[in-house]
Amino acid sequence: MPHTLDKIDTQLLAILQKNSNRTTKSIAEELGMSTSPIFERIKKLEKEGYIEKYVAVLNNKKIGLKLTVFIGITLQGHTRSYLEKFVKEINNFPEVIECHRVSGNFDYLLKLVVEDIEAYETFIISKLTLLPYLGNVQSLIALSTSKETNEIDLSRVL
Amino acid sequence: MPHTLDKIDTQLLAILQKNSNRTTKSIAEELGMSTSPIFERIKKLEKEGYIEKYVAVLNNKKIGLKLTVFIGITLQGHTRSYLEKFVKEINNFPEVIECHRVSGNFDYLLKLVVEDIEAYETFIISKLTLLPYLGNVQSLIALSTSKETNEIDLSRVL
DNA sequence: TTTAAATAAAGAATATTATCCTTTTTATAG
DNA sequence: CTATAAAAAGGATAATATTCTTTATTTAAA
Repeated sequence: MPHTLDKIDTQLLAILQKNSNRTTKSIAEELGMSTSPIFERIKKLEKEGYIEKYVAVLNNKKIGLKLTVFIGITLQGHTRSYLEKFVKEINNFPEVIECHRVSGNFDYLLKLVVEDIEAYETFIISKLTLLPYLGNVQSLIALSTSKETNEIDLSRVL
Repeated sequence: MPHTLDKIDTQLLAILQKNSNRTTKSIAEELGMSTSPIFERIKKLEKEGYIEKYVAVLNNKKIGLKLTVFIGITLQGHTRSYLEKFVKEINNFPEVIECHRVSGNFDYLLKLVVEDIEAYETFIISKLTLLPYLGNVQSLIALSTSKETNEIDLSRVL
């Protein structure tokens, strides 16, 4: 049964979203509790699926991936089997970190992280445009990014 | 001085990107080393900024945020001071998790995570369209998402 | 080659933490 | 009020992170 989140749970999620390496002790102190209930609540949040995983966030630029690009795509044919194949291919490209089927002026929106403009062009020419039934393709190249986070503001949810 | 990453460093980043809660012991075993060099390498990767932070990834749907939307925006006026104000306002909206200045058919591309269509409309009507000098606004609503990750494929970098 | 210096790994010791268990408190329903 | 269930506290223990010292490996100079 889906257990509802109380204020402490929400605070825990907010804290762990920012920094998942905090010790239960330090969190317990911040919330004015002892470590055991904090520990147990976190385990429950994990088990019930509110927390999916814990990951290290890397600095893409430092790793040599300096360019983010969004690509809107329309397809010419829309058979189900083709769509599935298309998505499968797209998802296998390591440059693609997001692939959304969308409504609006495109069928798909991709988010890519690549080394530079050259790598972007290589992707377009030697990967994307090789896919059949490709219609309109429109790229938006990120010139600068003022916000980019996974962190969800929980104050509006609970 | 910028230290280059060797194969072990790359493997460490790949591992921690997937799961940052692995113990150094378990990683050491996987890589056939003892714990101390693993520990020290991770600390170095943190200190040198390859690893920015460790975070918990939440299940947005479970939290009640079921809709992802991308919004392309063009502005009518482009004075520097206005752009700055615009970006500042946009970034303060909790719905907005990404804001990119882009080249192409739009000036800005936003990524939003909201409860549902209603919350999306509320955002448009009572937040976005209140900003002055707004030109064209085009939304792409995610119908389904086949890939959405932060995980970078490191095999192509080093 | 040989040797010295620097770098990385191994191994062991210690301090912290996570984790578990029991007791106490708090909240709730009858 | 009392009985029951749920949550928190507190303490004990096992596991882990972290530090330090020693050993091995690599690198560069002689």
